[in-house]
Amino acid sequence: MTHKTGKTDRKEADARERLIEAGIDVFGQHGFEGASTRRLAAEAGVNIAAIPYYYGSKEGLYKAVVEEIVQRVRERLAPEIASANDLAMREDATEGELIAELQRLLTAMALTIIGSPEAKRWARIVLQEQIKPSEAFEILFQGFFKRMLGACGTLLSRLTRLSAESEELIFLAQAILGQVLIFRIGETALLRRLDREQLTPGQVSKLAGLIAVNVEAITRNAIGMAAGQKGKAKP
Amino acid sequence: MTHKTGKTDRKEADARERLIEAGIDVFGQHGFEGASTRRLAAEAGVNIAAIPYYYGSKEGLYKAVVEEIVQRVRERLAPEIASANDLAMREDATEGELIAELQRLLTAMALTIIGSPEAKRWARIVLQEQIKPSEAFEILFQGFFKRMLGACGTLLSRLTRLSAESEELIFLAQAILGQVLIFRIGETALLRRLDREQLTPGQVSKLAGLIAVNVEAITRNAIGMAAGQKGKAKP
DNA sequence: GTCTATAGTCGGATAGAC
DNA sequence: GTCTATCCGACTATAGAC
Repeated sequence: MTHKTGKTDRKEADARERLIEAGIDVFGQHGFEGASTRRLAAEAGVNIAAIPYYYGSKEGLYKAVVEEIVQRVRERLAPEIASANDLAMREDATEGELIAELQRLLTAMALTIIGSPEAKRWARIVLQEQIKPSEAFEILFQGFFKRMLGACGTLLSRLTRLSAESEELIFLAQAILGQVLIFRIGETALLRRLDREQLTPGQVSKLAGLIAVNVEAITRNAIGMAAGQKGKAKP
Repeated sequence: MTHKTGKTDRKEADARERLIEAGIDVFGQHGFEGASTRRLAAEAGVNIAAIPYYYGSKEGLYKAVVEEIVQRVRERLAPEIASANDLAMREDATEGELIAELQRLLTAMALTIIGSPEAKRWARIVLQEQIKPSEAFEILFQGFFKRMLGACGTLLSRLTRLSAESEELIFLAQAILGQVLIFRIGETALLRRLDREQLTPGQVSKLAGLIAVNVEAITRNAIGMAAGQKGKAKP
């Protein structure tokens, strides 16, 4: 193993950290195959040989980048997810409270995922894993999608009285989570439609508001359908 | 083992056509940079030199592939889009008719985009252009997103009496179109959640039904909000 | 029109200097 | 720990045979 002094520790951490930051951008913009170690090293301001040295290989760096993204998203959304799961467990939670919690959860996601410039960088890699899952997909699923779908799912399960494992509920949770994600994924098309370069903070909060409203509409409709067993939307 | 693809005999097919088919898959799975001319040629069953010969360069082939995808999607959805635009122009169209038309449009998209295995191949390239738009993005926007957002937009504009160019309406159209797209984009995560390899036809039609129901819920809610100027979902 | 051969460049990874 | 130098395979594109 390497012999570390305080100074070299700091330097090593610096080089590793810079490679991760560069990896988020370079892997995100060019894909795993399209990202060259030369470009990764140049962007990070380190030597090419630092990649195999610190991460074993280009693939090792990629996996470390994906793990870092998962950790950062989890940090941001952990409180909201915990709060949602807590409320869903409380027996005395009312419908209004559960819906409000669902809205808070999705609004938090919206502001984090749509509003943050960092999230834009992360999203490129997350999306690439949807297009063509690699070994790193499981890291994203366990650390990210499973938790977010789970939190939406438990709230929706309480509201609709459908099993959290039922196909209907899984589909519904995906539809609702999708309301948030689509604005991150489709930002390029949305901006092109708006003829703008980037979303203003005002537009982001408008979108978060629209998401909250739509989530409530979808959820109330689903509650009505589950209760009434009717195949139509509430009139 | 015979290499019969089920479509056409490879030997009868034109080299250009085979390169396009291979391009849809290879560019889709590896990205523009990750797709090598060697692999493209091997997949197409043609010589490497055929790429610069027929399409000038790897980039020329890529643009031709994107144009082909746009054309195929347009072929499939043109009748529904035309029908939606026609109804939106009719002065005597009722709210019920307009909503039903919106549902038909989105159900058609859902079945085309989610259900078709071909659409899965196309979607990879469309998504890559969202992640990192190239010169080909404009082809997709003009041929695909603009038309789909436009058709949803004209119907929604009639229903909510919001201007088709207003920010509110553009956001709403994106949210509604997103209900369809998210199930194509998030298929990998959805399948992982369901612990399945692929969606059954039954699941696809269930999803199409859910989308129709959600679209009606969102739309009726938006109509209510636009009419009442209230900031809350319909109780 | 389709092939082989090859030019010229760039890719990831390593060895060994310091 | 970080660097330079280098290996060698893979890359795109072209030239020219047939």
